[in-house]
Amino acid sequence: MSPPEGSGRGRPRDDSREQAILDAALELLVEVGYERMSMVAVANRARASKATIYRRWTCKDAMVVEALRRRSPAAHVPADTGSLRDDLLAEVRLMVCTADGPGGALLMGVLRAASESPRLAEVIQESMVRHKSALCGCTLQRAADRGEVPAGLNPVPLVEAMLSMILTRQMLGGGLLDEAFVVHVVDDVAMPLIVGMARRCAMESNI
Amino acid sequence: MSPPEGSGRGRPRDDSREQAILDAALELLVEVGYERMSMVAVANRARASKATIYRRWTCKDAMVVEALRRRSPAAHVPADTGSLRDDLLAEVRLMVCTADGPGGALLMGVLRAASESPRLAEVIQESMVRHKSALCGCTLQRAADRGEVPAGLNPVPLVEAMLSMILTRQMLGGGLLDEAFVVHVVDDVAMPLIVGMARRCAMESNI
Amino acid sequence: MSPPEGSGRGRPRDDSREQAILDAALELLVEVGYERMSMVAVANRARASKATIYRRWTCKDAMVVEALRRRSPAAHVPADTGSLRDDLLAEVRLMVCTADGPGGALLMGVLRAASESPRLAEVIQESMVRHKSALCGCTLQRAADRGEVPAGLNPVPLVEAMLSMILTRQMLGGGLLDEAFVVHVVDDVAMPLIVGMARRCAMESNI
Amino acid sequence: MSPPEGSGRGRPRDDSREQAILDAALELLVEVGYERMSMVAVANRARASKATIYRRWTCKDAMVVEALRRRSPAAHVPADTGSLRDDLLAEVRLMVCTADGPGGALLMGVLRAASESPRLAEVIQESMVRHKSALCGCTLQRAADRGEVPAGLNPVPLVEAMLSMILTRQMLGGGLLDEAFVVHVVDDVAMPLIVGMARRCAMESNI
DNA sequence: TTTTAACCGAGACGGTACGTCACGTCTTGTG
DNA sequence: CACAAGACGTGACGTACCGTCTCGGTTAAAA
Repeated sequence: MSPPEGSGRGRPRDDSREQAILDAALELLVEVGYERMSMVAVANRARASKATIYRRWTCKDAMVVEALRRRSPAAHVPADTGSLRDDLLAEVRLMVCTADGPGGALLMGVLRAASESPRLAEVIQESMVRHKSALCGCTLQRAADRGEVPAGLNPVPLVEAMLSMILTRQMLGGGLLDEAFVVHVVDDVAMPLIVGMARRCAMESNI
Repeated sequence: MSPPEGSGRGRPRDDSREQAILDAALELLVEVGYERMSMVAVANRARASKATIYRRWTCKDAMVVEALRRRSPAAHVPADTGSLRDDLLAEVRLMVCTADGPGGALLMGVLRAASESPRLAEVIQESMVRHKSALCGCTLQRAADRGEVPAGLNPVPLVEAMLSMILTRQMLGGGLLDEAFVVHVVDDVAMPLIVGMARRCAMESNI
Repeated sequence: MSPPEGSGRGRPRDDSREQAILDAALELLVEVGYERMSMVAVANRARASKATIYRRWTCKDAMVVEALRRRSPAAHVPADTGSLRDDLLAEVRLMVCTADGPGGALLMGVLRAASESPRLAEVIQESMVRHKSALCGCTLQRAADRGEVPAGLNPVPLVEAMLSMILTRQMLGGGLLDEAFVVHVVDDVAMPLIVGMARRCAMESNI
Repeated sequence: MSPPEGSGRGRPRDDSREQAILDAALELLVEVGYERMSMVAVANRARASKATIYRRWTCKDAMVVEALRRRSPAAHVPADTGSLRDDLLAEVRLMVCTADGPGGALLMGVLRAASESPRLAEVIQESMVRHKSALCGCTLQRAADRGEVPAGLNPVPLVEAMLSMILTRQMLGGGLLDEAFVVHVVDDVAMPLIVGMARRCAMESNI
């Protein structure tokens, strides 16, 4: 769908339309959530037309997928406090901000639709887990350099665990996303998980 | 909404209608998901009328909330294998079945709507976390009786962590809900979490 | 329907309910018209219940029929001015008042339903044409006594013609129900009609 | 409502849809009457959607108004028998057929709603009185050419009187729409009315 | 330069679900 | 039994959104 045709004839697509539409979609996603965001509203805000949208994406889901994928996750640099625990605390605080702040509405609004739309789920999985894994991989690497943990630990399970805790807490609303929760995630889940992985790693390398 | 007025005058509501409607709603929720379940379909399946539904609940969400709240979670007895780890493995396997099996469609279909409907979120929180907490509390109690852990450990964080892992994995689809995952949840998250809580408990009691 | 049973067993019907219901129906008929008058509204205003209404009348139409039939048409005495034309002018002015005033809303609201409900049509026919015929018969009688017209003229065609003009003008809204129209009805329709009937009457008696 | 906006942008409305909808509406109006005609039924029969209907008309009434306005009244040529009375007899017979035949159901069904909907009343007034006036004006013109009546008589009061008689007789059902009634209308109402108008006309011209 | 084909905004279109309301019937408890 | 209250099934109403389609007009590459 995205690239229209092999032949280059005719008027080429205006890429600025694409960006305007996705921007409008993200805004509305944040403001009103996935369900209450209508395609007409997106078109109007982008000063575009529905046809221009549906020429690019087959359906609402696909458009939202693209909107989320495009959103550059503000590639921040992981904190470097000198201790693994403090680095993780910083990282979890950041995740909480992302999930709890204005962008959180977006996140939650989209998570709603994720379970029925595999593509949507996939893109969120990618844009969140993968991105965070890179960051945490960096953090773990530094900790390994300091000798806190063995080198080469897989950051994915760690990220998955932390993210799970935050997202579920947010979606089910069973508690606050406060500092106590951040500490709980790091001290009771993340750190023990790392320790466990480290031990297993050590055992394997001993063999 | 549910109890209309103070006095008991007029024809009383037929509780069987209520049950028929909620049953129909649950069935359709499982079959087609939250969005694709129409109120007319619910009414037809329950041999009821839309008016009868809307007399009880203000909107679709509210009806689904009630449907889920009513659903008795098949109060099963927690496994008793003689070891905490094995008990937890059994428990997690069961959670995975719930989330992955036919009822999982329901669960996921509803989780979609949960983030925008606080009541929905609340009822899920309650019907899942609270229920599982009771079971895990029982499991922990037995483990305490065997001397594996101190008595009086709070099961809620444990349940929340395990549930988070499973739900997120399911919703974001970033992996399979297989036996390896079950072991991962228990060995890398649940057990270390318990150990941590036990240690903290011991420290506090020492003071 | 109206008389419930031959046996006089059980609690007898409360005739005051009947009157209260019909009164409420008439009021609402005037206020909002036939369509927008709901049975619940009638019941509430009469401090009655729908069951009490439907125990007496099979449907909305039947109740309205009864309401209109009961309404005593304020049996007024026809004017006696000493001239047939002036008597008719007075009579038509009265009809116009009835059709144009507050009661006119009732009349029109009900005429709407009359065409599809034979009973409704019949009762209106009766309560209007018959009643007016009695009055006009009286007027014609006095004119005959004065020698203006032959005795024994049938008042029904006269009433039908005058009523037709007024009702149609009112319903179709193609003009005002003003004094000029009253004169038009009497001078251009009613009087010529009487003259014609008188002539035919004379010819027949000559034979 | 009909012309949506000033500029002609966007996909133009498909006039064939308009016609199909109005045709369907007329058919159903005849078949089941105004009340029992549902908008969904109209949409289905017209192979249209409710949105397409409501995009053009704000409500059921407005659509019916348009349907009736559009209905070309089968512009028939007034009879030319050589005598005014016979011409009028033919005309009244035709009116009776219109009101009594299958189209009469439509007429009556709509007249029901006319009294509460000013627009509906207006359009009927227009489509009936005006149309008939044109025909009767033609008839009167020929009669004037033959010297039966003065030239320039206003046909509207004549039509109004004849139409009133027929419609009221039909709606209130107080008698049959038979040949005797036709003769009654012409001989006892229409002809005397013309004579009266002619006399007045003559008096005025004498002055 | 002219042709040509795809682009674009606007919005009509068929379909489908929503939540409201009225009708006429049924089912309570109280006299 | 009558009565008040009101729940019940049925079905129409008017609204909103989705994804498709059809206009008139624009724009760049191909001929």
